[in-house]
Amino acid sequence: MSLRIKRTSKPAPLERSVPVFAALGDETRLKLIAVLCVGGAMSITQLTAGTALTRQAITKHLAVLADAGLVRDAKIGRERLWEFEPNQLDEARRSLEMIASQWDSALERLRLAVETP
Amino acid sequence: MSLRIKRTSKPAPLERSVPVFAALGDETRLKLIAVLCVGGAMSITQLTAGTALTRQAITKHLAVLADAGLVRDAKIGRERLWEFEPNQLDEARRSLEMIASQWDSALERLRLAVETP
DNA sequence: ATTACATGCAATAAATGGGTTGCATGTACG
DNA sequence: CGTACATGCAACCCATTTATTGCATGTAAT
Repeated sequence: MSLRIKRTSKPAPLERSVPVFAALGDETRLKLIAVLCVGGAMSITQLTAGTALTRQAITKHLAVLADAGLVRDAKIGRERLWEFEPNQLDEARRSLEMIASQWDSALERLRLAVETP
Repeated sequence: MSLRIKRTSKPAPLERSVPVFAALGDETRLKLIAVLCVGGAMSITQLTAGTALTRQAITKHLAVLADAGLVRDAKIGRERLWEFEPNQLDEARRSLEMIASQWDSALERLRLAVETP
């Protein structure tokens, strides 16, 4: 039996990354992601401490990030810990690389068309 | 004289990518970027043709993309041609890679801390 | 049990975003 | 010149987002 690479995996449509980009397109949320990335799991009050916003504002931002699949939460005792979830961010990264590579090949086609009359 | 890699280049603060992500966080705009990427420079009416929206709606979306530095425009005769501008998108890509790598190293530190008592 | 802390829920209020319509302007072409 | 086409500008509408305040609930700790 030969080694099988999964051939059925689709290129993941660009649209799927829209909510991820929208979630990252806010300074507060991007900072939250960065903080969670280096600091591991943190509670809401901990995350609020670093900002000029209210706890509830941060809670809503975390909800947006969670809807985009960028963070996960788990209740521990009386507090709720949030942690970064890398899957969706990786997919967004692939989306950007997809666009960039299409651009590069378009440039290449143009260059060839110009150089060879 | 030794070969000098530019040491003074700053890591490009994460914030700078916020407007870029915000611009990409909309289905219409992400499609516009994709279209401009493969199709080269296009006029507003051309870009509008592929959508269910008004010309003015597309104009506004293009303005958002331009503010984020993702597209450039040039007036040619009576029409205005828009083309993709890869610089900001590349920077956004680097931002995501920065975050991902920080996450990876954080995981690595955690793994080491657990395995070595 | 009581006090302190962490969070959830709901009702706002203000601002932003996405979209439309109507009209004006500028350029090309017969 | 006059008509057709590409675009610009401004006012407006509606839905969503962002952030706040006030109060309720649940869990810890003394």
